[in-house]
Amino acid sequence: MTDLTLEDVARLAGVSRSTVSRVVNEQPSVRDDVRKRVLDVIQATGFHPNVAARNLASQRSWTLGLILPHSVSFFFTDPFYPHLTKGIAQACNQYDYTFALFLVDSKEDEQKIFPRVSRKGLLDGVLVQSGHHGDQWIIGHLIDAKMPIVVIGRPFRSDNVSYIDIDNINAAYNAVSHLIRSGRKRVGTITGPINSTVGIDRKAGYLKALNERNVSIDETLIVESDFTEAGGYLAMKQLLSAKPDAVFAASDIMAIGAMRAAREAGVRIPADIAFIGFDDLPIATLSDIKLTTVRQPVLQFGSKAVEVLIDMIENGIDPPRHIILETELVIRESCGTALGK
Amino acid sequence: MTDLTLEDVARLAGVSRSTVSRVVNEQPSVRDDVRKRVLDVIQATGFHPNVAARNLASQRSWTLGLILPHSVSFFFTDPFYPHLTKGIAQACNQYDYTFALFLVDSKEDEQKIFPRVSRKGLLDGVLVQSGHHGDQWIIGHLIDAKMPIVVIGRPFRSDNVSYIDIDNINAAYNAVSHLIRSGRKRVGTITGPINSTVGIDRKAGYLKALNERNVSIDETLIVESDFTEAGGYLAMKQLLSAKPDAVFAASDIMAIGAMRAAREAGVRIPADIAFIGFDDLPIATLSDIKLTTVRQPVLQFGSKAVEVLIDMIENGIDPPRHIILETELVIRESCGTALGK
DNA sequence: CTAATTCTTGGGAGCGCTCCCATTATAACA
DNA sequence: TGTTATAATGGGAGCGCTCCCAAGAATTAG
Repeated sequence: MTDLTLEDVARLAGVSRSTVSRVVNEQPSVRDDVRKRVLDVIQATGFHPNVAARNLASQRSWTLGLILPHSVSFFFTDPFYPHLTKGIAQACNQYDYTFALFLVDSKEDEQKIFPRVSRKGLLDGVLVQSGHHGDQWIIGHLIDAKMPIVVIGRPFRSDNVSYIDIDNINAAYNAVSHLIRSGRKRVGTITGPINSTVGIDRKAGYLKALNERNVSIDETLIVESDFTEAGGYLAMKQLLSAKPDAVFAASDIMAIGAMRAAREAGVRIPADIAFIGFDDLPIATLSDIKLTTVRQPVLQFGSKAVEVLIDMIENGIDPPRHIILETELVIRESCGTALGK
Repeated sequence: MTDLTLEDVARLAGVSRSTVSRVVNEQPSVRDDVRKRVLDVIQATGFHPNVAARNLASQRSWTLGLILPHSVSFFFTDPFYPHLTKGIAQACNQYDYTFALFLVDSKEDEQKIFPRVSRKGLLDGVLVQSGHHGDQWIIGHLIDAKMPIVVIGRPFRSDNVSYIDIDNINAAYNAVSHLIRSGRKRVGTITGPINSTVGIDRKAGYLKALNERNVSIDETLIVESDFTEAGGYLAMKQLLSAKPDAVFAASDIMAIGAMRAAREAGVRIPADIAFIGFDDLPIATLSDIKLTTVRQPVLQFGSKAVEVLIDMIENGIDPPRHIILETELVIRESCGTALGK
């Protein structure tokens, strides 16, 4: 029960250190009876190989890092991040990797994170949740350092880096098209920050849908916000004066805030204004009026990202992998076209 | 820029490996000019000591683990967990420890987690967010293995384990007392699961407040729930038939759900029914009616827990430390006694 | 100016694994 | 039954640090 080494186990089982190592690492070339003898000793003694020693000798840490740059504030207000984190943690457990989480608190800490995560022997690879201009710095450094890296979301410069994302433009396009098809004439949008790829792309999808149906663009129907509930609320207050009859919000949580503002203004949902959100997190179904929204596979994001990253670690980082997951428009009450209602 | 070792840096600086090690580890006994020479080489080469080698030689991993047992479902629906996680991550950054997250998904995984986290050389200490009967197993094993451990929340057997918690009984007592003092006659409660210390203690505080003011206990005014929004909603539907004029919910998110049920039933808040929640997470201020709630210092939970854990790692695990943080009743609109309203 | 003390520095001996190569046991084949 | 191919095993040489002890340099005291 105390601190045994491979060598101790070897002695107890009457074999060599190497053989025990083979058994522990499930290598085939060990005779069955010998394997059993070793396994019995391991079982009886409760031996666990020392991780630090294995890491040093194998030059691998079996640890994956997730970096959440400056977006910490979002970590709270938007349930997207816990979901993402869970997906990653599950996948790491499954593949027997340790999962290390790095939250970058402030702009200043942004500089400290690179030395931290790039220390040799600490991480085999990193996941970066990104999509903001400011994240380029750390991503660039990581790439230069030849660290296997998978970006979750679309990075600003995407040519030489692997990433996993959804087609935000088309997803938004489909949502807004649905609103127009169902007869809405003045469709507004609450966008994410325009320094983020998500903010840009979802807005682009909105514009594309309008253009394609020859609806003229009214700038007063477009309000930029920040992915928070409070932000959605404020954006909606502003939007109300433009008299929209539908609003596409770039996240569920902003849609929730926007609907709160609409309710306060005495507007009927969906009769007077229809709403569509984005994410399909549990919160979408918890308001009085269930939210129509674009479902993105958040858990899959995490697990897929881990799989890609492990592949890069084991098979080399080139060529960069680009993976696009599917989205789906989930129609509920808030857009006024729910079935059977 | 390539993989340098201490020895390489030593050669470049014209000193010995040991001296470089001293400089890197900020030990005092190095002459200033020598230190500067070494620092310059480190600067110029971008040298980082290899973590795996340091871990093996020092028998320390400088890594802290957070175990979230089976409570994964809560991780999502209750924003408490992301907040807690953030507090811990921040503190780990500050003290230059790596933060590893272990989410236990299912009951079956509960058995796998102990071998994982107790591997030698992986973690210097662990934090366990606990308060459920089922968690005793892993906590007991960790203690037996002499792993430094700090429980966040009150464990069921608390004599020989360090923990950090709030005084749930008194916090609930104060909240319910406030409702009674302000004239409410039929105060109900939505409790957490009664297999959790949090569920038990907050209910005990509710009962204590009633007893102390000679209010007789009406079992129909007490409904057990599960810390989810949906759970709070259902509990409130049940509670409504008991005609309460106030409800103390054991979490903000359950209070939100309960208020939703009340609104649907056409009840005025706070005129007909007052509500008090527990946590004071951002969500408390985002509903139409701002929630009166018991504030607990979630971020501090994390940072304090990390500090205690590091103290145990460096100074020994005995004696067990027990830390109780302060709470505060934050009065807003939902209890009908907000000032200046 | 020498002896005693303190400050710096260097190098050996691990830490507990993995990986490679040499050796021996076993199986396959003629 | 001998020969060759193949499977199974053992042990040496690291991986890149830390820690300890001894030796040398610098400082202080007598």
